[in-house]
Amino acid sequence: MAIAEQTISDRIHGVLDALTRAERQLAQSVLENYPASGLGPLTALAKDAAVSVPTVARMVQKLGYKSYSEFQAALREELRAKVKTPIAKHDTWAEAAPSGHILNRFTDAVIDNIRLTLGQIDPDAFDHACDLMTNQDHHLYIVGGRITHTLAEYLFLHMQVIRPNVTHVQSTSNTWPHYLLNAKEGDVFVIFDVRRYENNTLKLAELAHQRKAKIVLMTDQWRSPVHQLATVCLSNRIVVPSAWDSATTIMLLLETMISSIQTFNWTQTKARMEELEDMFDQTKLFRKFT
Amino acid sequence: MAIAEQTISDRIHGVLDALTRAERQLAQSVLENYPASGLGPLTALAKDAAVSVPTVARMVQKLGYKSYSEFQAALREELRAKVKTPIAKHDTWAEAAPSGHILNRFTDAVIDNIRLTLGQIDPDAFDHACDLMTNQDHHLYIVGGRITHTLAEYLFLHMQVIRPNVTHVQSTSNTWPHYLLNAKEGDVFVIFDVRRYENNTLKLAELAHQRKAKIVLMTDQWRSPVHQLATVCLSNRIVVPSAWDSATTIMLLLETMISSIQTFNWTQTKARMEELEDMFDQTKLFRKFT
DNA sequence: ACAATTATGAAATAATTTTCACAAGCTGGA
DNA sequence: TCCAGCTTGTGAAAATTATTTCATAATTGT
Repeated sequence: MAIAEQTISDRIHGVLDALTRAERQLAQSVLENYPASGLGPLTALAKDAAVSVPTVARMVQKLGYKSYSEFQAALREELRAKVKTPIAKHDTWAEAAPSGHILNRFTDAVIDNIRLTLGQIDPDAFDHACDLMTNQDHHLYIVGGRITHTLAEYLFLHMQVIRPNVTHVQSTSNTWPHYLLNAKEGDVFVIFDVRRYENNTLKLAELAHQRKAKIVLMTDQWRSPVHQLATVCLSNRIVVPSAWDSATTIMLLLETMISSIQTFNWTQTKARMEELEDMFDQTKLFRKFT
Repeated sequence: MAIAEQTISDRIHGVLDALTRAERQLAQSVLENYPASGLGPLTALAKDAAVSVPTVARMVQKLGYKSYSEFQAALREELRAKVKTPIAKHDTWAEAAPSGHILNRFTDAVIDNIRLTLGQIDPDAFDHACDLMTNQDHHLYIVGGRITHTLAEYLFLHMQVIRPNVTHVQSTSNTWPHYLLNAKEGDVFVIFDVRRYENNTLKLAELAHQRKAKIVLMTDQWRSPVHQLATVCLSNRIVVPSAWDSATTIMLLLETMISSIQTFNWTQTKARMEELEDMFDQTKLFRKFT
């Protein structure tokens, strides 16, 4: 390709910083499903991006086209050229990077993990887990390990908004036995345990189990020993081209759970969220005067 | 999907025999450079195929579309679907669950986020970010917000193994100004800031910038105001069917970075990992006797 | 070969889309 | 707090584009 030869997508990225808010919003929308959206009428594009019609015309001119139709013509030309190229394969994620780049290799692996994890998940088990976590009659404890405590906290932060009676147990800390003192029959423990499985976590699970608490386990494909005590066990693929395992799939499942629970519990969640917003606003106000 | 699902190209081939001379001539022209030609104005298409304008209108109706614009809309829709990579077109991820189940809906959205994020990432920017984070001549500070501090900590836990001189700055804490006292020119700040962007984080970024530190920013598609100060800005798609935004894509990018950095730094990382293992073993040993 | 039927394109009409001028709104600096 | 300058959207005018009408040409069957 010639030096000056650049796709319209490139051109948009190039001017992105020079664009105004509405224009940038529009540019994002164009890139969102590129190039299809740009090939429709200007009016539709404007509506799609929630900006006004002239904004589109102006941005198009900033991109260096005399008119919208000229812009469209360029898009069509680009499409025509792309289709003509025999092997214009679209099998990389970061098209700007070679397929051997870690961006593409890693993403490939993660997508594979997601596909395999979701492919073998039992929706009933998933729903059951969400159910247990929604039920506010019992306390909810969230437990993570050395690495997974970050996931545990992520879940905790959201569950805390959705409902009361949630505790994040730091399994590495020496204080966790105290939490168990309060654990009652029917209480729910969400436990994260991936390889290398942690002894602390297992012990905690055993104690929780003794106290007739229910356990939701997030683990890997080889399943932590905790799974024998668990009411629900969700296993994830975690292998990637790295020295460590991937938490991305677990994060996906986690967020899906949060979304599901939040939907069931929407009235309450909404109220609690608004209350939280208020409190943040008040904090900000307070800051102003300090 | 439905049985009737067929490309417009297929549809044209299907009716090809039922078409008249001029219409067939037109059809060939449409297929000649499909789909670009069909996305232009009717007049141009007619001229291109050397047929009259009404011929186009009539053929389009024979294909089953009420109007030319409807035909174009269908073409665009087809293009849109085609652009998604084959893997992203997956209809149901959790095959055991109906396609409307949150497991499938949410995963669809996340895969889309990944596709769009990776599709527009600049590999050079990514590599540059990894570079900055690898360089041990300067201190590495990692900063998160109210929710993103969990991601920050995830990164921190890994970077800590890879190299020395890493600090996790809790931007919510009152102690962060102290860290800045030590920040020197050339030090690197990895900052997480997604909507709603946090004032604290911006202030910290400004101070860091004043001290001539370099900033690697992980943000969303709308980009935190910090991006004006950032040396490298990586933006992620985060919208999902939930009351909250998704961190899964950010997590993916994060893990990819970790993998990349770890590879460059392998000898050191390996040594440090082994040392760490030893220390864990000793801790375990120690526990045995207590 | 002729009438009946169907296909085609020029031109007029109708619809849509694009562009333009202007005013309201917002932002950042004094 | 106000003003200057830039951004954004509204509505009208202009341009383009699509549809319909109708006359003519081509085709087919008898």
